[in-house]
Amino acid sequence: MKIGQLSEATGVSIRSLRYYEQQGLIASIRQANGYRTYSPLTVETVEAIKLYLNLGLTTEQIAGFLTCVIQNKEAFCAEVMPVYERKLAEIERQIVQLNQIRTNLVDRMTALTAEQNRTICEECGANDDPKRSQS
Amino acid sequence: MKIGQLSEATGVSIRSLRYYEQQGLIASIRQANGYRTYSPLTVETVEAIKLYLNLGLTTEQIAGFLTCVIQNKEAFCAEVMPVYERKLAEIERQIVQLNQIRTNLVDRMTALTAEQNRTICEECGANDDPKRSQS
DNA sequence: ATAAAGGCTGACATCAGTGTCAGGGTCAAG
DNA sequence: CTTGACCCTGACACTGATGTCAGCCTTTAT
Repeated sequence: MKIGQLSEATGVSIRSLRYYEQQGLIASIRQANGYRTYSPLTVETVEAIKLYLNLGLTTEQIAGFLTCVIQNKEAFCAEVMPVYERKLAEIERQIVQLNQIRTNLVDRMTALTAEQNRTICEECGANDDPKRSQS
Repeated sequence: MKIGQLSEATGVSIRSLRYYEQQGLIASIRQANGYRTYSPLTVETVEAIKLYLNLGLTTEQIAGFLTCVIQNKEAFCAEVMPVYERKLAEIERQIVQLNQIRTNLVDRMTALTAEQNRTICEECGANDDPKRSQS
C-alpha cells in the first residue's frame, strides 16, 4: 500500500501522513525506489491518530501510548489515563476562560447598546412619544 | 515620557509597546537622539489596548476603532459593535467545540475506568468475594 | 574617562499541524 | 520516447503577541 492509497483510505493528506511518520506515529518500509509501503493495518493506526487528534492531543502525547494502544486494548496502557486527565483539566481551564471573556463581551455589548439608546433619546427628545409609556 | 516609564506605568513590556506602535495602536514622537517620547495620555490608550486584548481582540481589530474610541465614547464608534459581535460568535463556537471535546474525553475516561475494573475482576475471579453482592 | 542604565533596530523562537512549492526521480500507458 | 500520474526531500508560510539576544548608541553618575 503506497502513500496515496493510504491517504485515500483514511482521508488524511499525504503531507500529514509523512508528518505522522516523522513524529514516530506510523511506520513504513521503503521500496527500492524510495517509495513508502504501508501494511494495511496502518489504516487502523491512522484512524486512531485521527481520533486522538480530535481529542486535542498532540502528536507527541499520542506517540507516548499509540504503540501500546495498537497492540493491546487502551485500558491496558497505563500511559493513556494521565494524558486524558491532563487534557481534561486543560480543556476545562480553557472553557472557564472563554466563558469569562464571553461574559465580559456580553456585558460590554449590553452597555454599549444602552448607551446608544440613551444617545438616540437625547436626539429625539423634542418629540415626546406617549406610546413609549404604554408598553 | 520615555518608553521605560510608559512600561512601568502600564505594566506592559517595552517589547510590547514597540509592537503596539508598529501595529499603529500608539504613537510616539522621536527626540533628536532617536528615543521615543509619549504623551501622558498614552497611558490611557495602553490601558484600553490591554482591555481589548483581554477580550481576545487582535491588534488589527483594535486598530480599526481605537482612535475613535479614544477620542469619543465607545458608543459613538460604529466599528466597535460588529467586532464585538463577530468575536462573541467566535467565542461561542469555541466553547461549543471545547464542550464537545470535553464530553468525548469524559466518555472515554469513563469507559476506560470501567474496562480496567472489568479486567481487575477477571484477575481476581478465583477468590469469590461474597461481600460484592451485598452492596 | 568609564561604567551602568536605558534606548534603538533587526531578527529569530515560540506552538503544531498543515498547505504548498520547487526541483527532481519513477513508472506505466500511449 | 513522451506524457501524466505518483513519489521523494527540503523548505517556507501561517497564526500573533511576546521573549530574548546581538550589536550599537546615548545619557548620567562616578
